[in-house]
Amino acid sequence: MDEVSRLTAVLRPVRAGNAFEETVERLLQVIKLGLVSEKLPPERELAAQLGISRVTLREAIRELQEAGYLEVRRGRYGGAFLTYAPPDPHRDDLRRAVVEMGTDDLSDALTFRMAVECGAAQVLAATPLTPERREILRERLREVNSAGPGDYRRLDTAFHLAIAELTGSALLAGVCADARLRVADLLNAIPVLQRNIEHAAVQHQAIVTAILAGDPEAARRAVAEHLEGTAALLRGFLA
Amino acid sequence: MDEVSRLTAVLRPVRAGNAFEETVERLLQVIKLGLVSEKLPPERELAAQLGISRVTLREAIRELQEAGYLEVRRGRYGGAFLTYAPPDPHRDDLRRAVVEMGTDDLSDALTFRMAVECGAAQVLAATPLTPERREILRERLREVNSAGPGDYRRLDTAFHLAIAELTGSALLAGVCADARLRVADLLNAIPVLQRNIEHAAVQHQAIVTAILAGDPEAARRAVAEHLEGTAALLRGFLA
DNA sequence: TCTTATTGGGCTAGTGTCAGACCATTGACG
DNA sequence: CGTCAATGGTCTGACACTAGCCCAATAAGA
Repeated sequence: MDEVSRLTAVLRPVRAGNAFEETVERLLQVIKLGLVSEKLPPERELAAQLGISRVTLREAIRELQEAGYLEVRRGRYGGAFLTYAPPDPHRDDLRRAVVEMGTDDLSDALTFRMAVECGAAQVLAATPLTPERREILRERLREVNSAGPGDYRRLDTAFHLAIAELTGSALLAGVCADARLRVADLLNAIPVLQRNIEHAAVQHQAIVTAILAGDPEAARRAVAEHLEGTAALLRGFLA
Repeated sequence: MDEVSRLTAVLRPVRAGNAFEETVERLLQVIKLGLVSEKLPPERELAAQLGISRVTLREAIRELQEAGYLEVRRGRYGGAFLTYAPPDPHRDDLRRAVVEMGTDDLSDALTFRMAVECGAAQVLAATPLTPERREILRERLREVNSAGPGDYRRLDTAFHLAIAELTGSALLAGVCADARLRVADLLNAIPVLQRNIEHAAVQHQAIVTAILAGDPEAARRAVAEHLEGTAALLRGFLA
C-alpha cells in the first residue's frame, strides 16, 4: 500500500452525485424503511432539512410520484402522501436485488454495517445513560417485539437506529442510518418469518441487556451475532 | 423520541456546503494529516478523484496557496507543492482549538471516532487475512514505531487508516478517514511526548496482535483503550 | 540546443441549483 | 357560506459548477 492507495479513502468524491439524484435516493429510502408513516413534511420544511432548494426537492418528489411511491395533494392539509406498500418478497426478488447491487458493493455494505452498528452498541454500553434514555431503549424493544408483520421491518430499523442516536453523536447516527439504507432493498426482499422474528427478539433482548448493564464487550458481541445472521444469508447469494 | 426526531439522522442535509468549501476542507485535512508528503496529484487527476471540475479545484488550490499551505509551479514536473510544517504545539493552542470546535461537535467527533475505529478493528480481526495483508499491517506498525518526531502523527494516522482499509470496505475506510479528519486539528495541537509515544507503541502492538490472532474482542478492547487516552485528554478541556 | 511530454492557466457555452416572490387550491372553522 | 391559514405550483434572475478546449511554461532527454 503506497502513498497513492493510502489516499483513496480521503480523496474520494466530494459529492456523490447531483442534488436531484441524491434527494430521490434519500426520500426513497426513508419511504422504504418506513421511517415516515403517512406523509412527508411540507416541502419548505423538508427542503430546509435536506439543505436543498424547493425546486430540486419538487423535482425529486415528482419523480417518486411518477414511480408510484407518493400521491401529492394540494391545499391546506395537503402534502405528499405515501402510496407504497412493501411487496411480498420472493426468493427471486432477493437474488435479483443482490445481483443488481453487485457483489463488491454488497460485501462493502455488509462490512460497513457490521462495523458501525457494533461500534455504536459498544459506545452506548460504555456511556452512562440517564433513566429517560434507558427507557427509550426499552420502549423501542417493546415496540419491535409487539410489531405486526407489516410493521416489523420498520420498527426493527427504528430499534437499531435508536441505539446509534442514543449515543448522542449525530455523525454516528448518520452513518448507521446510511448503513441501513444501503441494505434496505435487500432486507425488504427477505421474507419475514415468524421463526426469524423470534430468533431476532432473543438477540435484541441480549443487546439491550448488555447495553443497560454497561457491558461494551457483550453489547458488541450481541450485535455482531445478530447482524451475522442476515449477512450470512445475503453472502450466500454471492457464491 | 417521536417520528420527527427519528428522522433527523436520515433527513440530514444532502450536501455539506458548496463544492469549493468542501474541497478546501478536504485538501487542508489531507495536508494537515500528512497523507501527502511532497506535492498533490496533477489537477486533472485530482479533480477526477474528487468528482469536481478543474475550475472548482483550482479555486480551492488558490485559496490554500494564498493561505501559505501550497506553492504552485507550472510546467512539466510542476504541481502544487506542500509548504506546510505543523507548528510546535502549545497548551494554549489546544485550548483554543477545542474552544473553536465547540464542545458539542468535539464530543460528537470523539464518540464517532471511537465507534468506527473500534468497529473497523473488530471486523478486521474477524476477517480471514491473506499473508500479504497481514504483512501490510505489520509494516505499518513498524513504520510508526520507527517514526521520527516530525513523522509521528502522519504515520500514526496511516497505521489507523490501514486497519480500516484492510477490511476491504471503502465505506468503512471513508468514515474512519472522516473521523480522523475531524479531530486532526486537535491532535496536531497536542505535543508529541516520548512517553506518550512509548505508551502508544505498546497499545499499537496489542491491536495488531489481536487482529492477527483473529480475536475481535481483544481488538476492539485494545483500540478502545488506545483512543480513550486522547479522548480523555481532550474531554478534559470541556469542563 | 531543440523537442516534447507534462503540467498549470485561462476561456466559453451550457447546465444545475438556489433564493425569493407570487399564484392556486384546499378544507377546517367561525 | 365565507374566511383564511397552510400547502403545493410556478416563475425569474442570479450564481455555482461543469466539460471541453486551447494556451503557456517548464525541465528531462535526445
